[in-house]
Parts: sequence; structure tokens; C-alpha cells
Amino acid sequence: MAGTNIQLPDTFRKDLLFDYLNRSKDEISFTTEADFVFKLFEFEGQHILTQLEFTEDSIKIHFPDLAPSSKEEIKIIAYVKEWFDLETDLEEFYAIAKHDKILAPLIHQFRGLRLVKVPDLFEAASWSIIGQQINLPFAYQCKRRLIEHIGNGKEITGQKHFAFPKPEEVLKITDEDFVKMKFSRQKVKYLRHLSEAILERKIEKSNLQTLTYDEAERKLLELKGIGKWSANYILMRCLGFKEAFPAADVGLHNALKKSLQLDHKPNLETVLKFAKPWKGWESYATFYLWQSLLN
DNA sequence: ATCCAGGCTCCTG
DNA sequence: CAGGAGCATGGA
Repeated sequence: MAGTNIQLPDTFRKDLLFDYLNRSKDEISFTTEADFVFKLFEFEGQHILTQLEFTEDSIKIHFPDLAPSSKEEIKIIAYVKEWFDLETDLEEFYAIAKHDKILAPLIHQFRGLRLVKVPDLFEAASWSIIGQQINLPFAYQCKRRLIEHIGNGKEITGQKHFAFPKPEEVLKITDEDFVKMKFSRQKVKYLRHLSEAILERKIEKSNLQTLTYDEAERKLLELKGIGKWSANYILMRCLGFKEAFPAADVGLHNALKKSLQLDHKPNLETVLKFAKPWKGWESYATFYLWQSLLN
């Protein structure tokens, strides 16, 4: 079949995207290989492997295994555009950042880096819970163990591809198995509560996206285990609120310390002061600061 | 060994 | 309402 193409925006850097995608070997919800990204989608129990080929000015979408229906293909295309935030005009952000002493060097270094999203709400919220209070490598290990335990995937030409577990699958996991996966009891409680809230449609992505930032944040905070940090993480990485700001984030604080060569990490009040000029683009500022920690 | 990791809830005073 | 304990593990 004729491969589908997604046009890349002018402001786009593939190498920076891949730096982010390749940040952990334990990330198995997708895989990369040279200029390719592989992602397994699931539609009504049917697995569709999608291979994204990054060329100079576009992403070519291939389906090495089963071909999707046209309806499914439309969903995949929408997912990819959202995943890599291809439709955001970054010029306003760069205009603001140019005059900000913290962001100016970062946009010089990372111009063309786009916020990598987690388009699925359950996956994004689960990840925010898993990542709480533990270091990132350990969080990635926990996530990998969860994905492997559910094992919702398919082996295609010698490579195993996984889809992220669904809430009904997470609800079937026993306490004992969670312990084996090194999940704390608190996190197990939070994940189960989240799974139920999603299944009961107490929270829905499409609904949250119709709300204002404040309303959506408040709605997320109703969930057990979702505090201000997690809510803003989800608003930023899943729901596309550009003003979302996980202000208490340890990584953000470390990045600010490094960037400004501070002796100590800044306190919350100081962080909020730094962030004042970033108004409306806090999510991108955060993402660029995170990226500055990679090397 | 001690402290801290991409925090949150619950319990004090 | 601010402040602190507990959570579970692992790396520096």
C-alpha cells in the first residue's frame, strides 16, 4: 500500500527527539532503531504494529505486520501528531525565551525540540504515579515490569512489541505480583483507584480537554494519589495545556541549579519567581530544562 | 551508612 | 494551616 506521510514542521529536530526517546533502555512501550520508531497499537484486541520512518521533511508510516482499517489509520496519524507535538507553533515560545536568561541558552541549544507527549490518559496518569518520589531509572524499571507482567503484545520478526496495559488488566494484578514488581502499597492503591476511575469514566481525556486549565487541574486532583505535581505532569504531557507546570519537580529544580550554577536547589518560591516570564509556556520551559540534564 | 530520587496522603499541634 | 512521618527501593 502507499505509505502515509506526515509532514514535519519547519521547527523540528529529529536528533533531539530521539535523544529523548532513547533516554531509558527500560522504556518498552515503544522501540527505536536507527531512524525508525516502532509502536504497537491495539484496536479491539487487534494489534497493529506501526513503523515510523523519519526522513528529512516527513514521517513515513509503515505497517510491517497487519494493515489497519482506514479509520484506524486516521487514529494512528492523529496519535503520532500528538505524540511528537507536531502542530504547535513554537515561535511565541522562542520570542519569550529569547529575553529570558534561563531559557535563552536552552532555546539556542534545543531549537526544534518538541514536547514528547503521552497521548493516552491512563498511561500518562499511571506513569505520573509510578514516577513519584523515586529516581527515574527505578521508575522506568517499574514501568517495564508492569508492561511485561501484563504482556499485552506481539512478537513480529523476532522483536517483541508491547502495548501499555489497560485499566481492566491492571485491576487483575494481585498484591503479591505488585510486590514482585517493586511497587509500594501506596502506589498500588493509587493505580487501582485510577484504573477504576477510568473504567467508570469519572475522568475522560476528551472531557478534560474541554475544560480550562484550572478546572482540569481540579478534576485531576480529585483522584487519590494525584497531587499538584502529577496533575500538572498529566496536563502537560497528555492533555496539551501549555501553561501546565510541575513546579515542585525535582528534575526541574536540578536543571535550574545547573543552569544558574546555584549552590543549592531553588525552593518552590524561587522557582515560581523564575517562571513568571514563561507564562503560558511553562510546559515547554520545563521540557527544555529537563533536556538540559541529559548530558 | 545516610541521603535523596520527576510526591502524596494522613496525622499532628 | 504548616510541618512531618511513612511509603519501598536503589544508587551515589
